[in-house]
Amino acid sequence: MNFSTAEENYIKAIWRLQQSDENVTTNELSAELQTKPASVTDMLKRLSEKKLLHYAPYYGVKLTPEGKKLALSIIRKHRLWEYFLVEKLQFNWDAVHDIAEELEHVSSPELIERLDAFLGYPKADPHGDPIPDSKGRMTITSNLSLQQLEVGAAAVVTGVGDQSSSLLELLSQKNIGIGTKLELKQRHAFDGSVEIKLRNQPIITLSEQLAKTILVKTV
Amino acid sequence: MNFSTAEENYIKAIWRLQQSDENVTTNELSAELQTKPASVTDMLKRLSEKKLLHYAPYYGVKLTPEGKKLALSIIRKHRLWEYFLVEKLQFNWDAVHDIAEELEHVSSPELIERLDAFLGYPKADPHGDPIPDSKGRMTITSNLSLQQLEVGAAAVVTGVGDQSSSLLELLSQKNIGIGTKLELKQRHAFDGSVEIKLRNQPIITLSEQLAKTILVKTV
DNA sequence: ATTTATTTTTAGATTTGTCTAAATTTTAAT
DNA sequence: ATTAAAATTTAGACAAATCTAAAAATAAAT
Repeated sequence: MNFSTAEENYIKAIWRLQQSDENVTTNELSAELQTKPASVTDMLKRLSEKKLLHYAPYYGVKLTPEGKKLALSIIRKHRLWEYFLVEKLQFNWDAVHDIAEELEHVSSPELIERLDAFLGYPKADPHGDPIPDSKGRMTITSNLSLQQLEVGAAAVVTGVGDQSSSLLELLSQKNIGIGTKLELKQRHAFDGSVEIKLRNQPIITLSEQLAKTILVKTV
Repeated sequence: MNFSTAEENYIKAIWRLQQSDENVTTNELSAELQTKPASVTDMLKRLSEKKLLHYAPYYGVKLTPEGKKLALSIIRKHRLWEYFLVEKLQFNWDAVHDIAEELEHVSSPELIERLDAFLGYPKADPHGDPIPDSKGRMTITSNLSLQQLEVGAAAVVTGVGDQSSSLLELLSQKNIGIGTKLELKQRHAFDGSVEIKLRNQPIITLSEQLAKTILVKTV
């Protein structure tokens, strides 16, 4: 079965909303997709006809197994393309989303399998989000602070605990930003400070206080 | 300005037909695009409104400079993606056309510039067709058909006259592809068939019809 | 130079995906 | 338990891209 770009975008949005909220409503989708609620209702009826979701008028929708499978295949494509754009074409991590939004709708399954192999079967995209395998299996990684990360683990920076300018200044001076890949080399018992290694850079030290505010995902 | 996939496909088809035939007609386009003539007329009027071509009812169309520029940018994308698919993802050269037809409509100019650099600024796609540069410039390599080649000459296959799957299948069975070196041993006056020698292979015979569609460059 | 055939265009319909405005249903509040 | 507010659906319209059937223009044939 082949689906349109619009249909795929609805399925993807429903999947995303479903993560935090079992039943996805028309208004939530309307906000997520920047589309009027009336248009959402129309599309939900069509997707329900196509067996991609269960639609109960006035109550909301839930993806069927087929819907979930489709969602994961689109997410797989999106994240593999993001990885390609950053790792091979040297794009900045925050510039790739819109391009991947287009590439994810290219339909050839063989293309994606070969791309995956070419990239060396990466497990996470440049934002640290896990890439589903060809069967739709995906390891759910949750955010943890650098302080909680275990020694030896590799991770990607996904955010920071506060937005103070003094923190942001410090991070930028140390070349740490969203999408930065790092490896935790050592943790000192005495003061909780950590030694981390960034790509192409010498090992640097971060205080426990700083390690607490940096959020990461293992990769 | 941004154009739909359908619009881009019309522009590409007109460009292709314009190469051999100054004025492109509704019926030619109808055949090329597998679309009914009435639909073609509608689209031509729209593309004319958008200044991509000059449309004279009942007489046919011609691309404007903007139309040509758009055509060349799509062809550039198509051929770069084909090169990527063959050189990086190890696709067979005859399997990449349909995938490139989808990829060529992804809109980011930055993506294409980076892809070009990543690939090392290739000058020709896997079919031997030249890749326009970012300004739309393209070196026209003068090809001749195997039929025109003189007996005794050595040559390299640079492309084929059409992209039909029956032709591509036949060529792959005979181990003939882009870059294949051959020597023309003999031409039979009776039916125009030719005997050619490929490296490490016995002499094989090709029909005149096949010899006509195989494009080569002497070496 | 008419007539016939071919090509092209017009007219009207269809599907997809969207919209606005109005009606309906559910939820919240008194 | 009614009423007011919010969410959702229905109804009708529109643009893009296609189609079929009929009309008009051009080209070919006698």
